[in-house]
Amino acid sequence: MKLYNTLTRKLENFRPQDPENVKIYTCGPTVYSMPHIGNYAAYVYWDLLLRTLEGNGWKVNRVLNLTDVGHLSSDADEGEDKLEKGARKSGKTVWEVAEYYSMQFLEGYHALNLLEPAKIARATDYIAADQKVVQTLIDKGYTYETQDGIYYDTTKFPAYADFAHLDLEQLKAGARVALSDEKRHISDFAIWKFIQPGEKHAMRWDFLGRPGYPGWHLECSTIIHEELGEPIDIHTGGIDHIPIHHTNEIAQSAAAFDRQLSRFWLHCNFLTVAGEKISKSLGNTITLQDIQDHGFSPLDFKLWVLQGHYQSERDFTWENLAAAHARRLNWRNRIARASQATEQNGQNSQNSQKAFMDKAAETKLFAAIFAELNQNLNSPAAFALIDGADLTSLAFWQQIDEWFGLGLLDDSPVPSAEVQTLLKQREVARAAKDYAESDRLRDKLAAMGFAILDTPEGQIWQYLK
RNA sequence: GGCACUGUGGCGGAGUGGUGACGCAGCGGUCUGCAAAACCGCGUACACCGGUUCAAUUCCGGUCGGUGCCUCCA
Repeated sequence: MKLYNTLTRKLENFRPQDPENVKIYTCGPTVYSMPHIGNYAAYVYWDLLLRTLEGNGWKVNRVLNLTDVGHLSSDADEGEDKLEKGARKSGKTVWEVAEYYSMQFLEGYHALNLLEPAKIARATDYIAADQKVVQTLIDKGYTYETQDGIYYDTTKFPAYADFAHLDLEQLKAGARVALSDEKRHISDFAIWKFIQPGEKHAMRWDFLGRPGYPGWHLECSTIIHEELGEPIDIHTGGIDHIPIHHTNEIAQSAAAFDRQLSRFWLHCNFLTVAGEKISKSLGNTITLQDIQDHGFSPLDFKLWVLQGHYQSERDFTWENLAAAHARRLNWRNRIARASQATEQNGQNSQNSQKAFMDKAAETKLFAAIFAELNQNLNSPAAFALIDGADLTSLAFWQQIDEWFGLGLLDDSPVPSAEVQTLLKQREVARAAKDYAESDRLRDKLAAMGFAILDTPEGQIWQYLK
């Protein structure tokens, strides 16, 4: 299996350290607002990663974190912690806000048919462990204290700039945030924040004799240490995390535990909506609910995501989603044909017109599709192979569902008894050349979501949506 | 200012140093009571300028454009 490793900026052959298990950590969302499609795109890509790893026969041990501690406490967003802000707006406590959006996030997660992580780790469950890491870093001399927190001194970690290819001098020149009097270097970051007198911050823990809360980057290092142990095999995240968050994670873990944090780093690119960055201020955040309100399935969105490559920028438009929907409908109708052919073959095995693709060819096709996934998760190329196939068996689609989690079989139910009866009646009417009746029944079935097609081999049905 | 990503036909989107992946949309045909589906056929796409090469969309250099990050963010 080949994966693009941000660490080396190369396509590398992947193998887990333990020949049977893969340790993965995925940076999860900050649960302070409704998750949007940009957030979910990342988890769709990582879902494909997990399914491909499993397809290779490895057992995947994956931890996903939920950042349920708000962190921003300066400038930009009105100087308010995002969770605190959400709480103030909704009249709920920060804990309730975190819980509510965690649930929202997980609900969407299920709607997208994404594999459950082995462990979902909430940042607030790791405060004591965070404090231990902070103490270790203090003891090892990697930190300095200011009046607002404990800072990591990035000059103590010489490899700091390596991961993201940072140019610290240039960074300083164009930085948007002024260096505070107490922060010594532009790249230094807080690993623990003190709550200032008068500052409202409901989430607080006593440490070093004062109330405070962990710095944002810390939780990932801590959770990985507690749940998986360094080095893990793969660390995933969004491309935006490379220069700051992941760089800081690496620095913390290396300093605290003297071990490499992760062997592989995978980063997915961003989504734009109609050419623009997704942001609240532009008012272009689209949620899974919006997608359903437009008459699409979350799984249409999933297919749309997988039509592109995780390292490419993607632009979401409703027109593009409609194209993905059409493709998914076509696949479901191929399943409909396969199940009807299976049924007919059962009744009349001589019916050669219903011939499926031969078994050997199908096996070969499986291998070719999976080979694309093993080539740095090239799902678009895999999809092209699926499109090009002839009449494939139901077992084929089962395998496709396993690899992509598109719920194709689940969304392709056999028609109800009522529909079956109408189908039969329509077939009889048409055979008797009673076109008025057969057209009436065809319209009726259309209203119920089924299309009737008269093929040279007889009447068949398809899904209309 | 720095770093990263990126520029393929109407819309998307793979890939490759030398026969125009694939999806959606469109056009024509076969079939058909009608319709639809299916099948067959149809588009002279690789930002621009140089270079390397027998041959470049594919490699190298430059130009121009787009996007993201550098404050939390997938």
